[in-house]
Amino acid sequence: MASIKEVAKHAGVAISTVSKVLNNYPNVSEETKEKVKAAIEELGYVPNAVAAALSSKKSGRIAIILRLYNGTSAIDEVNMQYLYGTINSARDVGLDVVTLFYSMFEDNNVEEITNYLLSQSISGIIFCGMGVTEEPARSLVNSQRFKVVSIDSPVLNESTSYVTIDQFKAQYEVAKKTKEMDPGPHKKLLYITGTMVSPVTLERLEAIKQFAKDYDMELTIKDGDFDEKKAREITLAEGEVHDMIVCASDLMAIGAMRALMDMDIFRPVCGFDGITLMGYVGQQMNTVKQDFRLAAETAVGELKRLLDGEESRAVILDHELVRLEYSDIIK
Amino acid sequence: MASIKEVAKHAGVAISTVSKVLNNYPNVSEETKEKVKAAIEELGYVPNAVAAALSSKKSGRIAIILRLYNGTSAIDEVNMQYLYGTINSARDVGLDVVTLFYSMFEDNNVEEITNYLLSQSISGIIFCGMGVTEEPARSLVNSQRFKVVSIDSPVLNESTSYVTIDQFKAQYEVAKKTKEMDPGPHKKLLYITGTMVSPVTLERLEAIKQFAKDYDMELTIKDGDFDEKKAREITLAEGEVHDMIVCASDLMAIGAMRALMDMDIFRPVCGFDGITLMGYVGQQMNTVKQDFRLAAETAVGELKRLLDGEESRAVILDHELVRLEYSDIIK
DNA sequence: CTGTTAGCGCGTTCAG
DNA sequence: CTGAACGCGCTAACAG
Repeated sequence: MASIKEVAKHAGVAISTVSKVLNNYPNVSEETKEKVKAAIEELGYVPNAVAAALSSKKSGRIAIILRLYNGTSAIDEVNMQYLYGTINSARDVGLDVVTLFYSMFEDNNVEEITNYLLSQSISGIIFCGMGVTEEPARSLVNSQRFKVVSIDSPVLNESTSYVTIDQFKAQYEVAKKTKEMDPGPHKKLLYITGTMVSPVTLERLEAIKQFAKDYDMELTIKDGDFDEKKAREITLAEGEVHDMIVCASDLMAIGAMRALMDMDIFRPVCGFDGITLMGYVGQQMNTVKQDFRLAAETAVGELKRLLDGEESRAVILDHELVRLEYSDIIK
Repeated sequence: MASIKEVAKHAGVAISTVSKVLNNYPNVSEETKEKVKAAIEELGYVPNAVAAALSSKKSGRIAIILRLYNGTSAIDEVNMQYLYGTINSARDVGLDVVTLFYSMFEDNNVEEITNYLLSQSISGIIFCGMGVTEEPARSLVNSQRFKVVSIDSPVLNESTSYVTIDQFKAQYEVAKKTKEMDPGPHKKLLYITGTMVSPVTLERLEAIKQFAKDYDMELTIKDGDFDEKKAREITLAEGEVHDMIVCASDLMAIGAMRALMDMDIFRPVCGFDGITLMGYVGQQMNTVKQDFRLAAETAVGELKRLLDGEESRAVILDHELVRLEYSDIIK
């Protein structure tokens, strides 16, 4: 591993000169720049990012914190998109990303987590698709020792931004679309909610209330907790007496749909996220996946902004999500 | 951010003394050790991993390289397990992991990739669930500039180990189990393979040949390419005239099963990986997931060994995989 | 435009 | 058992 010193010697210039051409600084003549580049080439020199970080005191390291749910491969899919979007766009803006799982922190207090992050020279954090309302995370965000961007969880303070889609609008529209696709009278609407502590759940719930009101439907609300089995059970119990079912997540929509199949009755059902159903959706799917990826990319951009000292803010993605009509997909 | 220097001053000792208690070196009196620890506590000091790496010249950074397949959420699930297992056990042995995607490299040649890795002070790589037979990866491994552990792809050289399950045995046994569960005569066996360039595919294929021979069945082999749709099409065309179907992956088994449902006929079908089916498998699932996680954990341990200068080797996991009988799950 | 110098925070001799 | 001193590879003033 050749070092900058050897390059300097080889090119017959000073170390700092090499550093300058490396970092594209001005005030270097074309001539010496060429000499240096030649030397770099010859020695196969590659700058040491670790040393650079130490010296410049700008680590440029950020963490992405994922939450793993057992039992729902759908979440894995979404997480993977978050991860991919984050890592890719982080590289574009010159940030290194450290992947972490929230479960690694659950036994620790804020101080321990903070120390770990600091020891890793991490200066920014992206929280993916989880409420930052629970404890270690909440305090961590509130401490403001790190710049944070949270995806889908509206937290805002001087060093915390969030990016989310317009939950209200999205939930309203997917319900509307579902209703329009089925010409039935639809008087009794069953809504299966997500986890009630989640901010997105509340927004979606408000949307469905508005929807029921606008369309003059009688609304029944059941807590599905983003859980497929719960949704299935709820549908088993309630499906018969309702004529349309809206779920706050695709996973639950799958559960509801399965229940309807068991009961051998048909009701229009819709989910929310637009996850794939075992790869059957083909072209549409990519469009949907892009949404999660887009959210992550946006988050990285936002974090970069924060790290550069700009002000925190809320970023509402008004992206046209592609929704899947499950009745078309599950036979 | 307190530095080691401040701690030293605070404790009234020299920097090196602090360093020694930090790294658990001998030759420090209990008394001063206590003083130092107190100072560390008081200042909330946390060692800077970046600086330590630079100084000791041992980065302890490894990369995990994932491959993202579009259209198969099942792969995401497996990847997530790899990632989780890797990150968690890496932390246990004091290694930092950098998450990378293979697609980031596809446009680069080996040299560029090598440079990137070197600049990141990465000394070890874990390749997850992909053949290392394709080009940038292959040369990278052959160059032996990094210690690598490949999961499920049998590559072995002085600085490369691999960990895999016993593909032959596993494929044989899952087929056997499937046959035993259905008492039919089973004379004509349809086998849908994975991607033919993948080493695991070939081993599984050998197993099924042996199986067909042992049980005196007529074997038809079709290239499914690990693709759900292809498996569906193959089954649509071939399912009728066969009385048992074995697929080299769960994803394809799902495709096959769907085709059978369309055709409204029954055939025993089995997959391989044991992925979950949208969360319906409950308890079994975790057991299965553990396999991928276990593979990753094993890989980290193996990489640690390599980095410590020990010899490379092949690790065959003879783990009892829990297989899912799809006929029981998909209604 | 170029070279000298002083650190970044830490590990590691090697005298005391 | 302790501490001063040097260096890891690089950046960032500051001189020249």
